[in-house]
Amino acid sequence: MTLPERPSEYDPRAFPPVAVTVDIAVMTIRSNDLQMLLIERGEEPFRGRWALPGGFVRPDEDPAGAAARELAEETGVRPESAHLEQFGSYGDPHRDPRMRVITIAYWAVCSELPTPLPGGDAASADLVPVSKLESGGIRLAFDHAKIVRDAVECVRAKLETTALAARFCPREFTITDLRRVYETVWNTTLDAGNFQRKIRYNSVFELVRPRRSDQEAPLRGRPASLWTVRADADPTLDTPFRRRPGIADRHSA
Amino acid sequence: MTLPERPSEYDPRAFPPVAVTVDIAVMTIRSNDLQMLLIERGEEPFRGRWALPGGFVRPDEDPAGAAARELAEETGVRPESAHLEQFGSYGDPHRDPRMRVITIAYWAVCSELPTPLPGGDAASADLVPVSKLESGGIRLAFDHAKIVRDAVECVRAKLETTALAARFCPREFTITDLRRVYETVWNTTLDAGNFQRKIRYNSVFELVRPRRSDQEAPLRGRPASLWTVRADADPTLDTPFRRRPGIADRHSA
DNA sequence: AGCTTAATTGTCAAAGTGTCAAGAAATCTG
DNA sequence: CAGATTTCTTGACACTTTGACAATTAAGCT
Repeated sequence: MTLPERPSEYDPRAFPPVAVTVDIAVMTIRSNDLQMLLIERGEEPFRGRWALPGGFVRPDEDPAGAAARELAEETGVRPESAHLEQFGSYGDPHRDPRMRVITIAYWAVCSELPTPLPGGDAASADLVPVSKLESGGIRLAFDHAKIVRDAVECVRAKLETTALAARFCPREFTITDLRRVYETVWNTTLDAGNFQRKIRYNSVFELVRPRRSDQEAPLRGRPASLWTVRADADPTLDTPFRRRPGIADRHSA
Repeated sequence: MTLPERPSEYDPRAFPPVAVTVDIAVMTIRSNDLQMLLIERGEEPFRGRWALPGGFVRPDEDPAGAAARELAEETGVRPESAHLEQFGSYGDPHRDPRMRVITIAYWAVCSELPTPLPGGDAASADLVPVSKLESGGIRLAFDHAKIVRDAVECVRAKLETTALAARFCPREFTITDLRRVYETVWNTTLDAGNFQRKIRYNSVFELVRPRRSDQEAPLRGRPASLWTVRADADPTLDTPFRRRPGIADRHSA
């Protein structure tokens, strides 16, 4: 049940105030690197530290709605162009020194991040490589280091079983684009031929044009075909990809 | 960030009161069926309906701590004998007609459920087959139908990649015990020989005694060996089990 | 035209899985 | 007690999936 039945129980209105917020770990791939959007705090506590974008869940608002709103407000990402998903709540009584704050955490993936707007209530906003966050090179505010770790793991895991990787790419993409997403997010290397085979036989993906004609970059080599995801949401792959430990590591080489 | 920096933002203390609760979907296998512990509400709203056990997160308490406490208080399950895991938050503004309540949802799996104690603030507590919940045969309070659906899916999914199934069994179990867990939770049938092979070659499991000597039930047939899980937590299986759609269905036959 | 590059296709062995049958070790029945 | 029955366990074999890697294709470049 949700509220106490008997008068002997706690009266919720007598509780010390609790604030409920959402925090969003927005990820994209930039310069061949998995990056996360962070905001530099302009006020105490943790002034000058980096933190996840987020904000209050308003009284008439659903947490998912709050996350979509904050995503738009603080990052300029249109909610329909990103994949947004809740992955957990963080409620340590002292995670915010000012008062009790329960935060509901979301991760988001998008392909085009409008260069961060330093507006809002943040001193500045920027994309930070996840590798730098994982190596502990950047100290985050509150318990955001843990939230970030959990968010990254969620995304990595979801690549195994769904077509989420396509959310890092434009609507139409080449199989190599998709492979680079896996290689970047998992920090590994995958055999191009095997990857090709797996995508081609996966009913989730669909060939759009047998040969790319739009020349966005100075192309070399045989031009690639363009593919797209059949359905809209991130559908389950016919056969999952498996992360295997210690295949290759581009950063440790 | 978590609290507003600028005075123009909301003042959290001015917010309408919000209550934060935990709800727990405790599952076990009983009479060859996946069952969930529910409580019959004794008060309005939703008097007489079934609901998940749960309660308030206290001011000095971590949500995970609150879940463990409620699990012990309301179900008599010692937290260390169960697997307890958060899987989401539910915060629709009107999910509770009395006031704004955000609930953090946990699922739990245990092997021995001390026959439900109708104490606490519930009219009565009982184990209900999940199949009955899924067929819509029982109307639940609040948005608990959705929470239950999500919890069951979490457990089903986690069986694929981890040794969670062992949490439905006593510390030492036979491979057939384990197979029955999969068959019950997934509502399917699995080939006994195949299953045997997979467990035997999985480094997560360990043979305890080549032949069972404790006779708890009137045994027939060749006695089975006893196995256990090597580590404590629910470790990742070497090779995952895969749920395949429509292999067999014991309930539709 | 020949070299370089990158996408795509093909080959082959190893690993994993599904089906099904046979063997082993108990209890049960007459 | 012998044989039937039951259940756990092992084995055989075909088929599928995967990993490694070679070969082919289709461009651009000089």
